[in-house]
Amino acid sequence: MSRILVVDDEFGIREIIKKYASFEGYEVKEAEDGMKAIDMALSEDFDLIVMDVMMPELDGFSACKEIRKHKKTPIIMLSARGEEYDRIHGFELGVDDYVVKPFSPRELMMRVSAVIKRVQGTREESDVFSYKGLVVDFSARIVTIDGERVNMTPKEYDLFFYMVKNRGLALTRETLISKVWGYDFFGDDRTLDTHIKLLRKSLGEYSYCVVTLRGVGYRFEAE
Amino acid sequence: MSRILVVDDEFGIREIIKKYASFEGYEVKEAEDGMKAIDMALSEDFDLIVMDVMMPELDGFSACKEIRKHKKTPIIMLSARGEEYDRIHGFELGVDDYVVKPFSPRELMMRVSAVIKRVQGTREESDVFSYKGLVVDFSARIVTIDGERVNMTPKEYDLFFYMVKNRGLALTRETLISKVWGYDFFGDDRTLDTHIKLLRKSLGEYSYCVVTLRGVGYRFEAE
DNA sequence: AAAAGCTGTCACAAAACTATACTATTTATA
DNA sequence: TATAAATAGTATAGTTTTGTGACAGCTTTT
Repeated sequence: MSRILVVDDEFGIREIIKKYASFEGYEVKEAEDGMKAIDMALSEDFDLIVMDVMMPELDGFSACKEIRKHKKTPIIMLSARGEEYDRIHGFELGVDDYVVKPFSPRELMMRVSAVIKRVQGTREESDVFSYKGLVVDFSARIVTIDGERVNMTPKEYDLFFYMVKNRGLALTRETLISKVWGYDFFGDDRTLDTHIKLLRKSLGEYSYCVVTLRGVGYRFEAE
Repeated sequence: MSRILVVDDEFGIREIIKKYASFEGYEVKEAEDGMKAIDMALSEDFDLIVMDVMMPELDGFSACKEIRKHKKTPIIMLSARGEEYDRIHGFELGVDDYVVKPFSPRELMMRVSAVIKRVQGTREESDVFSYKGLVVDFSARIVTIDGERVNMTPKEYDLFFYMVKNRGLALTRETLISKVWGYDFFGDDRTLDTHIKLLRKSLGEYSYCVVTLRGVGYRFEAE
């Protein structure tokens, strides 16, 4: 279940938010000022922070700015009507939503669940494949073997990524050519072989994962 | 493999999404405006729709709303930066994810695969036949006996796969020759015998599954 | 502009595969 | 059981397919 950090200097406000939030099933922790909020936000992992703008010691904006330097935990700001409206509305701080005080707890809860749902839905899943010491990071376009970066040429990446993404499948020469080079490629028949050769060289000890399917094509096999 | 409908009025955007998506193995269809999108989304079954918000004729939201009346095909919306309102509005419509323009194709692909994976629950249909310890994986082009990989030559694979796919049926010599070797093969009559022999050898303890139909041909029999 | 790097093509070498010829065995039938 | 027909087994030469190094035309970097 999601964890929420509630930051407000007024005990009563924290209590009411806590009451509603835990009723919704969230795990709630509290902080009474900006400094404590920063400490907790950075030392623990919250799914959402609900923070008041007006607080003694360190205000909500400054705390938000500081937290954002290190983490991108979603933040909902609470503020009095008209107060710093532009700053919040400009979203220059990267605030995910804001609620005007006095607020209805019910409305706040709706915003909370909306933000959490949105963030979790769009959370970037790491797009990585690994097998033994071989790690393929598709999104970063990085291949490492036993922690060592493997340098590949663009074509090698394209060919390799396609094969890894379709690992375990028999890929015909035609498929590989048309997917990696494009269906309008009518070059030499041996081009694929040459690149397979280069790829195997780059893969070093893992070259055996690129299996030749005589008369058909190739298959990437890991485990 | 999954089918995707890409909806955007800009040809260039459609092309780049199409390129990346087909590289990932998706089958991609295109629509250039909201009306066409609705037509296609309702008449065909897509696994995912990627749709721009801003389009002439009929915008993405309206199209989304209309499609959702009839189908729950997952939808990823594309829209220009800063349209926070659109973002929330989009989620209220039951949009599955949201990507800000200009987007990196790589990021979009990650979202696409995340949504599809989430919706389908990573169900992977494998094209496999098995009988006792004999496993034939057609898509990987792998045959195993009691967990051990069996190495076959191309002709053996072709012949064996054809027989397994038509298991239980009497296959005449003529049928086998023409299906496996091609209609234009007029070689020696004994060629088939020889390959049957090699195949039986490869099948080891399961060689009895290849039954001789004297005067007719052969039949693959498994249980 | 020079240097370095990437791609596609080619020729040749190496490996793997296949068709065929030939012999042996099995099966059907008289 | 003898005989012919059909299928099984074996060896191998010739063919097909793949691996590899060299290289030239391009592109990107420096």
